[in-house]
Amino acid sequence: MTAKRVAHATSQGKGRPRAFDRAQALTRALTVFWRKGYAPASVADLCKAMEINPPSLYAAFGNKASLFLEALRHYEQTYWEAPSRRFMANPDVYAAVDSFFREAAQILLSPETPCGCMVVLAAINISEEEKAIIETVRELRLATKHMFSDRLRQAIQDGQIPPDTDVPALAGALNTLLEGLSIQARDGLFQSELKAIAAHAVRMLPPRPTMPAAR
Amino acid sequence: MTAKRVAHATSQGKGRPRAFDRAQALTRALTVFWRKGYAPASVADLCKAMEINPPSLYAAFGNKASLFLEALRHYEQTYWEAPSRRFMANPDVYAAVDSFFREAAQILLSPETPCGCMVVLAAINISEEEKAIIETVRELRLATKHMFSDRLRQAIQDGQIPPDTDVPALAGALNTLLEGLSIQARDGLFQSELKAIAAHAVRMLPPRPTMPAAR
DNA sequence: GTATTTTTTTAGCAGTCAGTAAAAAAACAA
DNA sequence: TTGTTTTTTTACTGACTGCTAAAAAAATAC
Repeated sequence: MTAKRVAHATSQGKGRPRAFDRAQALTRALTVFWRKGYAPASVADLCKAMEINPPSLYAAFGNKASLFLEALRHYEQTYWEAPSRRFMANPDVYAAVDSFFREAAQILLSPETPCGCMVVLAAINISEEEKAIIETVRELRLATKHMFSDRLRQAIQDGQIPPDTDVPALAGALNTLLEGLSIQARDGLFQSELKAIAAHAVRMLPPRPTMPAAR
Repeated sequence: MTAKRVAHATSQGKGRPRAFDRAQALTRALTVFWRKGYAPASVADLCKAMEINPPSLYAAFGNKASLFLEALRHYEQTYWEAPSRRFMANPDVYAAVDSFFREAAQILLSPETPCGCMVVLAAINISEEEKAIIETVRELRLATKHMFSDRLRQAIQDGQIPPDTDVPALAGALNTLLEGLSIQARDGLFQSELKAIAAHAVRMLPPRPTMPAAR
């Protein structure tokens, strides 16, 4: 019944067992990439935070770029999946936008990593050779815009906003404001300031039809 | 009447004359920094574009950081001074915002450098040691927000928007949208798409009071 | 002309980068 | 025990980074 090392899920077969928790190491790498961005996060920085040596990093994650991409996937799932689902599920488009931007402001200034969105910021000013990373973050940003578009089309179907609404432009504007929030977060705005800005997202929607005054 | 080299303004005194046009070299450095960002623009890249060798660069501009700061000042003056003045001078705040964002979209996708705003993007993900650069771009971004605030307060005085308008938040929102546009520009949006988004800036202002129907 | 000053080119510095070769160590299989 | 497999640690690689020493070149001053 020798316990040995139970560190993680599958106690593998032969060979020396991995001495570190891969998931924990990935989370720590995520934090470094999130705070510093892709390029300034050196392999030495990452190794220090992950408490492993370079060969272990390369054996477990391939290279710096693929470690980043895996951290990025983890980031998306951990922080944005639930808010996105709530956004799409909220039956009132005004409330949906308002809640989503409120939640976003909270994520962008989350106490442990108050440094904006990793998708928006981490791969800016990266070497042009890192095409995989550039394209991946670009597509994730595009996906958010498409999410806005989908929800706005639903709102048209629900009769909440006019059918002649310019959906691509409005979705683009919401996406632009959301991405701009990351720069505000990095510039050191307070949570309260960020939320006051985020509250303006809903104002870009067509005005809610006012009840014709009953008389 | 030997002409020799008239390259630039002041034909200096003693010593071997500079063989390159300092202003032109600065402009070329600006282009490199604008397109690639501060960190990925290597001194070798800059020298190649400026058509000089490193010692000439260091003699004329100090070092990479001060070259960037000088290029940044030149960028501000060249591209943003006039639009900002027009923005402040436009007597109608709605027209002012609309025009400014339209002009901004044009600058961010200007044919020679269609890569967003240098103030917003060039110094993101920079080494934390470059405090002078980080602080300078931060303050330039802040200055734009203050410009929005000033113009909005004027609009209140002019009775164009309600006196209870949350000026800091609205100025922050405009600033956030403006900065977000840079990321859109870098993501490859067309001029038309960028302008359609920019047109939503004015929608964040309090709604223009509708003429009470004369009856 | 010669001396002085400044910029030029050439070559290379020390430091950091991402990534790896080699060997020791720790598990299992027989 | 002995062999096999995989991960560990240690030390290091070549390439690139910002930057500069040294000497040649081109101007003026006398």
